[in-house]
Amino acid sequence: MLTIGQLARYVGVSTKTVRVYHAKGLLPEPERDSSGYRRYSADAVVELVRIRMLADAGVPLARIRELGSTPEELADALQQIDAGLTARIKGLRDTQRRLRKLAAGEIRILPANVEEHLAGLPALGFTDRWIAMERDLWIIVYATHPDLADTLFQDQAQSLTDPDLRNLYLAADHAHDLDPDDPALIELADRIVAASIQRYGTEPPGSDADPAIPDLLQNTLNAASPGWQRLDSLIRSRMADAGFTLRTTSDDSHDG
Amino acid sequence: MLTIGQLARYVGVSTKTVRVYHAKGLLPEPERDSSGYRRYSADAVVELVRIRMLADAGVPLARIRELGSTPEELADALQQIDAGLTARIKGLRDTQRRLRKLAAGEIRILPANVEEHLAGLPALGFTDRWIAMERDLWIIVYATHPDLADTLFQDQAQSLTDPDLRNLYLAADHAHDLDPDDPALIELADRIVAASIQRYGTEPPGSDADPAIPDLLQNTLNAASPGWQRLDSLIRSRMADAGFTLRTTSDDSHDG
DNA sequence: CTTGACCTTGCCCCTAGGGCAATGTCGCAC
DNA sequence: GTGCGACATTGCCCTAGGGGCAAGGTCAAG
Repeated sequence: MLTIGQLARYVGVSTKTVRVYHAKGLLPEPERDSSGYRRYSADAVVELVRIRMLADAGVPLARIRELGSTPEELADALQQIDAGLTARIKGLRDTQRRLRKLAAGEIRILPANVEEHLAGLPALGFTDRWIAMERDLWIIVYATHPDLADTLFQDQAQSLTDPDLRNLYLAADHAHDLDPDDPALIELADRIVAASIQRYGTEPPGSDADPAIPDLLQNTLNAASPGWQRLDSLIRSRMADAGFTLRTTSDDSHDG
Repeated sequence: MLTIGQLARYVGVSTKTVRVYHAKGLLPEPERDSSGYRRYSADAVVELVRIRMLADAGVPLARIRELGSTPEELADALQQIDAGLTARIKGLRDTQRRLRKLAAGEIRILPANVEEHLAGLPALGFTDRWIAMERDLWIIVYATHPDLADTLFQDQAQSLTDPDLRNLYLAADHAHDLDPDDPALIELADRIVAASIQRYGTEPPGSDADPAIPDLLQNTLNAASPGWQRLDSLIRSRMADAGFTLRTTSDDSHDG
């Protein structure tokens, strides 16, 4: 008869594995010899090979234990396991495909149409710096307001088809490099506020949802350059004068 | 800015997962707001997506942490991971193939030639009972003496090509159903011992290695029927008389 | 003011075993 | 009979990648 080591070596597992299977009730404890060693018959080999085959297929041991009753439900279970394997193979292939995209730098975090929109911005004259900021902005908008984000994005994308609005955005982009005291910032702020009122009235889309979005924009801009910080400040004061419903958060909880 | 829940939902993981990644140093701890909540920027989303992509590919978290230094060694690592994925897909497909064999009952525990030998026995007139016994026997021989087993098996397979020997084995098979007192058993034992001496002299192959194999045969036979038990007993006493080197184990350590 | 949905940390649980310790046993060599 | 190396026994702690719960703090709404 076989010792635990012989059994384990023949099937290609460790003795520990065999003991674990005993402890979990997968493999019945065999008789012990006079010194307390386990002694296995050939049946144990067959059973252990069966268990290993299923375990290699990723079947949890607890499920393997439940498995062995009637032949038809065993066949059923085997079919399920087979289907699970097929699914896992497909999943791994998908992962591999995505991983290759990651290696190629084509990582996709935003919806495809947003990525396309961002990809089209350089041709319109926007700086990489502005595009990066917009990208971060959309990531956070989609994360915080998945329901509103598409609407907001459609509006934004559509507004760039208007040459006047597009020029305003371009001007805001390049305001990054302006001195905070440059009077051009004042003029730009006036034009932006006027265009906003013309487009939205005093109730911009999403403003009733959460102050996080304008706040976020503010913080992103402020952190980037003194020029943008000044521009943002000017826009806010002018919008408040115009009766815009911008609930400003006054606490320090959104610093960063 | 994002709370941990928003970040987790957007990327499709649990908040616990994000905290684990902080604890393991995979994702830097973000700033806290005034109430101690973590506040994430868009960078964290990008980083978390990257981590999840690698983790989904089965890369251990500890390795993901080491990963991000220079671009060329990152590309190298990605290629290794890709190769690992390919290997795992292949492994799963192999598993699936073996599992289907298991479902079809074509499970392979013994070497292919032994299985073929066993598969040929019914056509020679052996009973299923005998074949099952021989199968168990070979499993244990291959497990306990992988070095000798092939030699022993070749000898056994070759001996069946001799019609006289084959008839002896067939007679032993059918002795299962004989009464222990049947005189045919005595005659059969005599013929078996004579044939053994003619084939091997008094030193059968493997007998110098371990008493386990004849013991095993003995126990298997004895457990099966009174007829076989009597036959075994007769053979042993005659072989001992003939000076056969059968070291009999007298202790009780191989019961079962 | 309460309620429910969040967030915080800390703790134990899981799988499928690996690895170690302390101890007992086997078979071989001296 | 003594020693040695290989093997066996049980029990305990460890791993990765979280899950789930407890006990508490926070936030916005009714």
